[in-house]
Amino acid sequence: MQLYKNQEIKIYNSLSGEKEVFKPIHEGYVGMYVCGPTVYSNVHLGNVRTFMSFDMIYRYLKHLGYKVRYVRNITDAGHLENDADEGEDKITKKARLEEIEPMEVVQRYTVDFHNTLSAFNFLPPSIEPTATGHIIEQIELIKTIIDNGFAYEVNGSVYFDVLKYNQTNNYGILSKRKVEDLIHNTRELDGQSDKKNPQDFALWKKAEPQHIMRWPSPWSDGFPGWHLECTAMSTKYLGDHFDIHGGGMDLKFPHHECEIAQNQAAKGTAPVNFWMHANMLELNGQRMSKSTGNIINPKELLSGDNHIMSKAYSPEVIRFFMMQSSYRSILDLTDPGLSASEKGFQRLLDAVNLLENLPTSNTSSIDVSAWKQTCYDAMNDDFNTPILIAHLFEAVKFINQVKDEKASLTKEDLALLNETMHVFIFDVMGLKNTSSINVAGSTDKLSATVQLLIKLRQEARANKDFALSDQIRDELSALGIQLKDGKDGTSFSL
RNA sequence: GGUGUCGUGGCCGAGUGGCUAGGCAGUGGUCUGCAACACCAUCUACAGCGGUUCGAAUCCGCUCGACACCUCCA
Repeated sequence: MQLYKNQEIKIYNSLSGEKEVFKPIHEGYVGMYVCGPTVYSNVHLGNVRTFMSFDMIYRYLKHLGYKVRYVRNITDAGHLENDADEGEDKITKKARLEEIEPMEVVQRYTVDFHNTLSAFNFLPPSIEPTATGHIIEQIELIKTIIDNGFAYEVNGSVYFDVLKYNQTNNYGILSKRKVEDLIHNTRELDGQSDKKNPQDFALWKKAEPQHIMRWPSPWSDGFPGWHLECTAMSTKYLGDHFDIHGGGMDLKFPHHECEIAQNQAAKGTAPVNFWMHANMLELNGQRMSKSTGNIINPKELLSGDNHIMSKAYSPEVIRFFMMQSSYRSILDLTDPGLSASEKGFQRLLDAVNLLENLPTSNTSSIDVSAWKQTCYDAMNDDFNTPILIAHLFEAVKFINQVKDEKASLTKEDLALLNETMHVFIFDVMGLKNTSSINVAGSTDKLSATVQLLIKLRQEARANKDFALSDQIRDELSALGIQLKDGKDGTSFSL
């Protein structure tokens, strides 16, 4: 197989439980589907982490030169309150509570979702399909599954026959569950269910009279089951069999298990080569939960308007914090953790900002090409961003040594170092340089004003008028401008 | 109860048989009018018990603990 930028990637496949060499189905092209949000409330911070992991993966694959079609759906119908297939659709319920149209709920929270992701510098996916835009495809899919004998209709609703399916297929192939165990451990339903067996899941639900979101179908006026939309939309845009399917760990069962079953039942093929699952985000060591109040939403975290963190954190710092752990690990969001990342990220950026004006010489005291490859090796090993960051800090140390003339770089190696740092920090991890405006010699008015004050303070210091020099320093500090006295004069940063 | 993941230094967080991960904090130093910032150096841990091995944080067993899903939450 052709390697892009000569890099061979290994990806942890939830299906096999092992890291496997990634080989796309079609040379040079990658199809990736990630389960998007159900837009019935403001986007959850944990959801941001999941999508950020796949944003980083998307960015890296693109950087390597793959043509990636990245599909991330919007669930705007069909997500019931629970997986026993009882109760209301989440969006319908919210619409009823707020006394607005379901589509107003969808619109409001879709906008919120996009605004939040955009604040975190996400790349938009290639296609962002909605469930309501693919009702016809879902109905056709149900017809096929019925024709193939794996679904049955009762009272206008259609259910997937898990036991029947399991006779010739493996329901549990992804989640490693056994159907027999599921039978023994499924809680008793109220007895009102139309299902043959409790582990069967809905493909189509007949709408109750008060249910506003409804579409005609051969079985009833109703709405599609939640699991179905992802199968319909992923196969429509990526084919019956595609490369990568991602989502949060909590979707592994039943959602993704059901997707596999639906695809297998309808198309006779497994839908996906690589299943990837991003792990959960905790807050202060505990699961985020609305009921216990241990929760913080992205807006509150960014604004500092909350009772959990000591201050506001920028999107870049939060992103850097998340990149410092592996997407497969549980990550604990804490104030000291974010604070540590804020300082570390600043140190990284300070070194990057030194790169422009670093002195060069005839020889290099490190092998920049070899170092660059260690960065790729980290990413190639299941997108190990914490290791990548460790290598970037090796470069930070080296950059500082070059600045202090304790190490040297050729002009070519400096260019390579500069390019590599930018590729991984900004292109791959999607961070932004928030402190590039602090460069002395910039010509804007603020800079000129501060330079004037620095000059006045310098004169005061020369006259040993430390009261005045400290006053200038303290008052600028109160305005958020920090002066830095160094060997070669004073610089400042915001 | 079932299934699965995991327990790493003051904190966060990589690492799957031998080779200093990294960041933050702390400590020492350089710099400074004093500081701050910055930089340099330093701090060597793998839940407990037993086993396999020349060698285990890494493999196996047991115990304890945490978390996730099965039941609303990505």
